Amino acid sequence: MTLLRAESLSAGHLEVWRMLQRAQVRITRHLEGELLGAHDLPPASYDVLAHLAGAPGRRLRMNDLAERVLLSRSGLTRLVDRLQRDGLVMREACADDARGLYAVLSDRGADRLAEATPTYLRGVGMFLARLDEEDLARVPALLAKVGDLGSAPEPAEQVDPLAPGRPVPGLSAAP
Amino acid sequence: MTLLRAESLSAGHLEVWRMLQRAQVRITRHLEGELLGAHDLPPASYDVLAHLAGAPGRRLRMNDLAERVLLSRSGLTRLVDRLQRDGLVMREACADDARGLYAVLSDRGADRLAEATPTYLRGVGMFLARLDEEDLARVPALLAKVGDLGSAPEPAEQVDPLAPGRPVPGLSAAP
DNA sequence: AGGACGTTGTTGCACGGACATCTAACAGTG
DNA sequence: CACTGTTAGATGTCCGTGCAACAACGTCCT
Repeated sequence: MTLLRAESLSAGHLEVWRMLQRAQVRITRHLEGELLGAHDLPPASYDVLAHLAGAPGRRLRMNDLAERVLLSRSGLTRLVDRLQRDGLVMREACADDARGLYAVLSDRGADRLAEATPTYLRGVGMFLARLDEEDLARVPALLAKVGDLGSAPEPAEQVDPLAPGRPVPGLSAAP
Repeated sequence: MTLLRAESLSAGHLEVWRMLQRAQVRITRHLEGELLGAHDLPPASYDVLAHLAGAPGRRLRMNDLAERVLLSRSGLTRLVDRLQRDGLVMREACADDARGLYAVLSDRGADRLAEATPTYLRGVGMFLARLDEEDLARVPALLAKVGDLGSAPEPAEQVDPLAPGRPVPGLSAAP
């Protein structure tokens, strides 16, 4: 019995997954340090401000915003609470839907965003600058394959879970 | 004045960063649901068990382990507390270093890992199966560029932070 | 020996996020 | 119109994580 049974899930896939985690965590950590240190602004807050700034009328429905910044609705509620407390955003009622709320970027919020953006870009660039033009052409297509659909193409054939004494799938062994 | 001043940090880089975040979050969320639902095992715990299983003697120093599973030492301390409470790992003193501790995979831990591994692989595969052989050959090199070194190749030239009324760098605009 | 300094692992603390639950407001039905 | 179901946000509560501080040990130097 082979360790890997089909092409559907090779060691390569797991390798990619591990690297993806590492990359994301490292960039996030670095970015958090920089943003927090230089502007007292957590990355999640930056994301909110940035998305608002990019939205028409500098406003977004809470629900929309939550989806875009990859946060639960409750999580966004608290986050916007903080941002509102600091005067970076405000909440405004929605005309056509009485239960709807807009999170609106304030002028102070826009200023803070403008201040922090160079730091943000520098932080991201520190890692991603190594990608050349050619890479930039390829990667989005790849990541789109990975991140866009959670639906199963096929049930993905199994792998022999643990051969005794053998390294576990999903890991580079330490021999 | 152009929006992007140098090639060092283009909109493409930010696009990649966004997609990287999305991919990682989506996979993680899905995986967490599956692992938790089917085996009552958080992803972080799975990671620890898997790394231990792949290590010689099924054991790893706490510090080593923390680095590998991308956790702070304190975070790992608590996590191993839980795993030990559930009998999945045990702590053993280190012979040659009196302050060292090994986290050791127990038999129960190995069993749980074996049970959960198919779920884990299926969960990852559900997203990554879309990558073909050719992709698998390319991606690791790309992610290595991104995730391996946090040191700056160069200070990464700046970007014009915010043109008024324009979408913020780092975002796909909503026109 | 004996200190200065770094390392290893644990703890107090606070923060941030998710889940479940709640209320208010829509939308559709009889 | 009441009746049912769904959606938008806000809260109570719990849990996991990181940071700073700490104790114990190791290392190196003089």
